[in-house]
Amino acid sequence: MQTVEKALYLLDFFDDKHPELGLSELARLAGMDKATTHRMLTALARAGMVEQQPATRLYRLGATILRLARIREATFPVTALLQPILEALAAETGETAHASLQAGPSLANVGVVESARSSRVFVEPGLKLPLHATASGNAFLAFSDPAFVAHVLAQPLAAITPDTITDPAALRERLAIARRDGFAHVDQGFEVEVYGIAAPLFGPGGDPVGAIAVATPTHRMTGELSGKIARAVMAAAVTASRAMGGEPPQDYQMRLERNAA
Amino acid sequence: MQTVEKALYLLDFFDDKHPELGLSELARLAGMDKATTHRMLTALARAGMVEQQPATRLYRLGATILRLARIREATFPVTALLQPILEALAAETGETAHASLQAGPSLANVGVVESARSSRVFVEPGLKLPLHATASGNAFLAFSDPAFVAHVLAQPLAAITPDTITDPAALRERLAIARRDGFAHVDQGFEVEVYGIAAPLFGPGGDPVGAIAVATPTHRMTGELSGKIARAVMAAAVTASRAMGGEPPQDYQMRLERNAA
DNA sequence: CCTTTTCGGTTCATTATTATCACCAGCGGT
DNA sequence: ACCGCTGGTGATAATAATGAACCGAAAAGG
Repeated sequence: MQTVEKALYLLDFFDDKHPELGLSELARLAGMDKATTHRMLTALARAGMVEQQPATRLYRLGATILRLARIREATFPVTALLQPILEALAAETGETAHASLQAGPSLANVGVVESARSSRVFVEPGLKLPLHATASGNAFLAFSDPAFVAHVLAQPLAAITPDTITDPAALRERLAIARRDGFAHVDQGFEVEVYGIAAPLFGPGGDPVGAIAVATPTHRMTGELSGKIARAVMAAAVTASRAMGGEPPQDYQMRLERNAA
Repeated sequence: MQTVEKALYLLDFFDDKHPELGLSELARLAGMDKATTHRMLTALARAGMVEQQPATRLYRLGATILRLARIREATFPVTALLQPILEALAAETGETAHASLQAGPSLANVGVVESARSSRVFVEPGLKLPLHATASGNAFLAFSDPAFVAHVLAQPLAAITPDTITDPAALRERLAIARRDGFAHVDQGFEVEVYGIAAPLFGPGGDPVGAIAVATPTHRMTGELSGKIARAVMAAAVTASRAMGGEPPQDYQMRLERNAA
């Protein structure tokens, strides 16, 4: 079903900064033929996944997405559950907190609470977080099935910033440390001047389903602050996992206590 | 791109009452082969549009939908704009108010505020409203492009309840009346014991983009109440259209005043 | 003012993809 | 041990998607 995946791939180019895209532009971005792109867009439009502005002929995300999101949220209200936890985490740490859930081969941001400080990290709503370059992704990978990790590491790791770790062996070391500590930290691996600290969210089977993270301007980060945030993030992750009906593995709670000491 | 449409069609079977579906069940509902369904589901899962519960192997709507909805809402915040208008409308009429937007060949519910009464109409979040059977759909059609209306009426009109109007000619008459009055009313055309009154939402070009409606238990409906609700719904529709950056056609405002008299 | 480029969109022969059937393994009930 | 269900898979037949060229319209450039 490569056709379906290609069509859905088009949706990935709509973001906060590019809410509306033209046919040629979208074809160029996706590296597909214009005719193919047009056919896929009409198919998406028939399903309401995108809609075309009659005046400008530009495409944007459609109302079906809102409809499906309402159903998902009505039946599995994760974002509503995460919001107060993120608010508490942002208040406690004084920094921007955000949560993300696994969506195929990456994490999808599903909640942000910005810090009250004037100098703070902004996180675009609906941002896609690569597993290898972000603290959230690393926290997720650190507790993921080894086969899945191997699959992720087998693919080329894009250098998003100069500091992104692109060497699989080096990343494995970081993941081992994250697994030992119960949290991951990544300095400017995804955005320059942003330091992320994240812990995994666990599902009912003890498998990671997402991550919860705090993003701090790199210049403000110190060893002391790092420890404080790590403890807060891990506690929030445990709270959030349980709120969503999940359960952290038995040994995860121990890690938290060890870290607190 | 029939493959894409078929794959997206699978998403339509997830609703409030069926948040998780199995492979065989989904194949049966969609009338597709199990192997085909499975491949489509894996394609959808790779894009994060659905996700599979590891324990039960059931599928449900995925986190990508939440991600895309956040982007759409961050860039075109319709549901946030509609919510207070629906609240005011529900308060004013004492009945359940809801709004929907066009999503392909039907309307997608994107907001509900329930009445405070103990006897009230429930509207499932994310409900798909057929154009021919609902007040919202009729209001939308009444102000739609004639070619689009012809296209909708050319297809078979499903009898959802015994009272659903399935005759194209009869529906055209209803639409003409709705166009004259500025609002549509449908008694038990979609759900038994539910009486709907709706007015269209207009986009920047004066074209309808959705509808706003009030749903009342049929037994409570009287001529007097009907008139009161119709006026409130039309006023709310004009307010909402403008809030979304749209503009009702010049003559629509006149209809509202005529109706008030 | 004329030319060139770009836009959205369409066409049709070529080519690659997808649908289908039969089948497998596992589970719960009888 | 069996039946009927489940999720899932593989090879062949049938169908669908692809892409270069093309169109008219609208900007951009001289």
